[in-house]
This record gives sequence, C-alpha cells and structure tokens, in this order.
Amino acid sequence: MTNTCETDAALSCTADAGGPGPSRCGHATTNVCASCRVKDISVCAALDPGELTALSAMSEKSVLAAKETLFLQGDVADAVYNVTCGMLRLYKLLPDGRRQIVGFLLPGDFVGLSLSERFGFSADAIETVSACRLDRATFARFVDLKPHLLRRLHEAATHELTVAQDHMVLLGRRSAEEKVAAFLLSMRERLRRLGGSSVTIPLPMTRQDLADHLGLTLETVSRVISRLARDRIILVVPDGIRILDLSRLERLGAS
Amino acid sequence: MTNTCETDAALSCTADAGGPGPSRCGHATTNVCASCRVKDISVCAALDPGELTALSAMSEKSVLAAKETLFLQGDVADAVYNVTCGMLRLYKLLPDGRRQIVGFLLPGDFVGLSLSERFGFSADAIETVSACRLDRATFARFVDLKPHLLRRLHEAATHELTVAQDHMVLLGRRSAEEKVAAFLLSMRERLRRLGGSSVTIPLPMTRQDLADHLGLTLETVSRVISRLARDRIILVVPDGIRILDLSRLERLGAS
DNA sequence: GGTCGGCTTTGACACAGATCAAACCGGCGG
DNA sequence: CCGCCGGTTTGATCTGTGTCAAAGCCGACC
Repeated sequence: MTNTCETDAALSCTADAGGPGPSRCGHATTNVCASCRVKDISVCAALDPGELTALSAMSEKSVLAAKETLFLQGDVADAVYNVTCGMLRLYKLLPDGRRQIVGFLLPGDFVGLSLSERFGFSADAIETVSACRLDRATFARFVDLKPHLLRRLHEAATHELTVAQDHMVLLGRRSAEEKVAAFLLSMRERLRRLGGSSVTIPLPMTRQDLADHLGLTLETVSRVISRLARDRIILVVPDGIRILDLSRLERLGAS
Repeated sequence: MTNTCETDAALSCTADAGGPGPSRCGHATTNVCASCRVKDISVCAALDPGELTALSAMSEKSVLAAKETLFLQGDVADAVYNVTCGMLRLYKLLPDGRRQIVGFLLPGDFVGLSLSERFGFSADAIETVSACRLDRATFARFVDLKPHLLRRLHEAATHELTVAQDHMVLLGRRSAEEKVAAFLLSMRERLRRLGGSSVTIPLPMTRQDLADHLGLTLETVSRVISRLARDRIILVVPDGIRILDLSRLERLGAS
C-alpha cells in the first residue's frame, strides 16, 4: 500500500486497515512519540484499504517544532489534521489572557473534523509534532461520497462531546487533588490505548499547561503532585510521572 | 401537513420547513413555554416537507411533570427526544452526590442524537415539559437513508461541542460574577433565537441548579444575583431576571 | 386564615486554593 | 566550567468562595 505521509523510516505509516483503533506501538516506553508507529489516518479504521489509500494520497505531512502553532482560534478552518507523533494543546483565551486548555492531542487524534467555518480554539505543539494535513475541501468532497465515513465522523464528534462533559464535571465539581488524579488516570488510559506503558505517564506539558487544563494555578498543581509523591502514590520522574499505587490514585480520581 | 405530535391546540406544530431554525413564537413574553409554537422536529429544518412528515409520523408525544425524569445516565439510549415545550436539565453525578449540570434543554433542542449505546447523562424536567419521542432504531434507519440528515446531525454535535468548550472556559477560568453574567447572556441569546424577549429571562430552575451548572454554591449564586440587582444591572422578578443594563452585563460576561 | 415545606436571602466564619515571593534545579550556550 | 533561563518547588500570606446557620418569603394545602 502506498503512503505519501511520512517523515522518516521510524515513522513510516504501516496503514493496516484491520484493527479497530490505531496500530499499536511496537516498543513504546516513557515517551509515546519516540518511534511510535501510528497510522496516519487513524480514525478511519473502518475504511477499506482502497479508501484509506485514497485519503492518504491527499494528505500532506508537516512537522512542527515545540511551541509552533498549528492554527489559531478564529482562523479559517481550511484543513483537517491528524497527529502522527507528539503532543499538542488545544486552548481558548479570554480577552485578558486567562487560558483554558480544552484538550491535549495525542498521536492518532484528529482536529478540525467539525466541518465548521472557523476553528473554535487555537492549537500549538508542546513538543516536536508531526501531523498529516488534509485539505478541507478535498476531505469534504471525499466524505460526501462515503456516508459511513460521515457516520464515523459523527461518532468521533460524539465521543469528544462525552469527554468534554466529563471534563465539565471535573472543572466544576472536583477538588484540586481529584482533578490531578483524574487527569493522570485519563491520560494513562489514552496512552494505554496507543500501546504505551500503563505505569509511566509522560508529561511533556508544563505545570502551567496542566493548571490551565484543570482550572488551577501552576503552584497548586505542583503542590498536589508533591503531596501525591510524598504519599507514595506516584513517583515524579524526568518528563513524567510513574504510578506507584494505582488503587489509591483511582480512589482519588473516581468518577 | 399532518402532524401526530401535539398536546393541545396552542401547541400544535405548524411544521413549516422553510426557515433555518425553529419557527418563531407569535407572542412570547416572560415564559418561552406558554403557547410558544415550536416545530416538533426542529433541528431538521433542512428536511423537505415529505421527510419532515415522515419523521413526525414516527414520533410520539410525551408530557413530563416538573421533576419527572426523561432518562438516567447509563440507561440504554433507545430513543431520541425533541423538546417542544418547557425546560430540562442534563446532569452528571459523582459517586458522592455532587452534581454538574452539563446543560439546559429548551424547546427545539434534541437529546440522544449521539447514536451511542447509552446515555452519558441524566435528564429531568425543571417544569412541565412536552417532548416528541422517536424510536431510536426507527430514527437510525431513517437517518441511514438520508446522508444530508446525518450531516446535520454532525453539525448539531459539533455545535454542542463548541458550547461545551465555551463552558469549560467558564468553569475553569472565570469568577463567580463572570459566570453568572455569562450565563444570563447566553440564556438570553438562546431565548432570543426562539423568539423570546431580549430583556426578561425566565429562570424556572432553582439557585441550586444554577450553582450546579456554574460550578458554584447556591449561596454564592444568590449573593452574586443580589449584588447585580443592587448595582442596577439586573432586576429580579418572579421566576426570572430582567436585564436593566445590558452593556455593563456584557462587560462582566465578556468572552 | 394558618402553617408547613421548599426555596431564597443574608450573615458570620472557615478554608481551599490563589497570590506573592524566593530559592532551587537542570540543560544549554559561551 | 560558569552563568543564565525557563521551569519547578516550597513557603507565607491573602481572599473568593464554601460552609454553617438563621431568618424571610411564598405558594400549597388543610
């Protein structure tokens, strides 16, 4: 199967249309990104090989350095992106600069599927990121021909909505400690699905990013993490956190 | 045009498929519900009359008294509902009883469009509500035949997602006063689109409901409302709030 | 008309988390 | 090797909002 979307050998897309999710990383360790193999058109696992090839053929690879922005809130949404490597933050700003990170994007995730005129949030790279860019008009034309693809898009949007609603509960009704615990658990779950480790959670984002995602300040995030570490529930390692006592963490983050 | 979905003459659905949104109330005053005419299959304004008739024909009217529940989180999602009259709250509960109201449903709104196995939240009536119930399997079969309907569903989901993200900013990064102001403005906007008044906002929900929506306590909500009233920005009227100084309210709720 | 119950308002006080400030740490360039 | 810089940790203090408590309001029902 041909695949126009690749940066280097380690990242080349295997494009096996078999599994229900993204293909698993062969040897993921602390960092998802490092040579993690993720199909470039991941969400479209329901596609048959021909369709996948067609979609791949119209995608165009781009690489972003850390802190580079993919798009800004209000930009004309003329493209759809699929992350293949690295992590991005999606955020909204208030006029006075307060920021809410509405989500983090991991390999396999899509942005811009909403098919709306403009992006409702900004996106930028936390670390080096590679992503496939699909021209919006081309993508829309392709989708129009495939009702079941539209159905999958709808499922994806629906899933995002559920995630967003869970996050509302977190933001509106949970304590700082619960927020951090729940976040770690949800990140663990997402990474596991990507085939990553289930005990070590890479956290390429800063404490400020975490704070802006959880509705806290960076100091509070730091203090909570310190406390969890002191209580031997987690262990802080360079660029990440290792879960020592999963059941106690789950008790804190229970939903 | 026939229409099987009605409770009484005042509520009979006019089902004009012309406009982009729900049909406007002829004489809406303080309360949206009172004899407000809303098409029963509102979101489907893009449908042609034949399709609308077909959808109406498979819908079944139900009326809920205040506090009755439409469905609970986790229930098998075997139906899609369209509200024709009254207000509902959609909420999620934490194991210890803390509640987050993820949204309020107004006439014209749909629930259950996610096409997922189970409901992700509970829904119950704040006041007397009437709604059209569409069997899920029937609805799904109908949607399968109409790709452009699926497209509209996707648009609806996308819009809900945007609303959810805006609410995350509110919950995570705004003060109590800003939360209340922003809520009043957003409710005003929704009611205006339904053809309601732009100065008097009916609030059939309790202070506790407001608090659980905004991530506050009922006392704080009450205090903020009292302060806004003391400052002549709003006027508290029975079952609602009248906006006295829109520009000052907008300054507080600015996003 | 009385009173009962649910909801709201208001006050006094407590506390989780914010703010302010300083020290710390580790990687990188010179 | 040193010093800088961005990010993190930790401490001291402040404050917005939560908690607790009591009184007020109003409609429903006896």
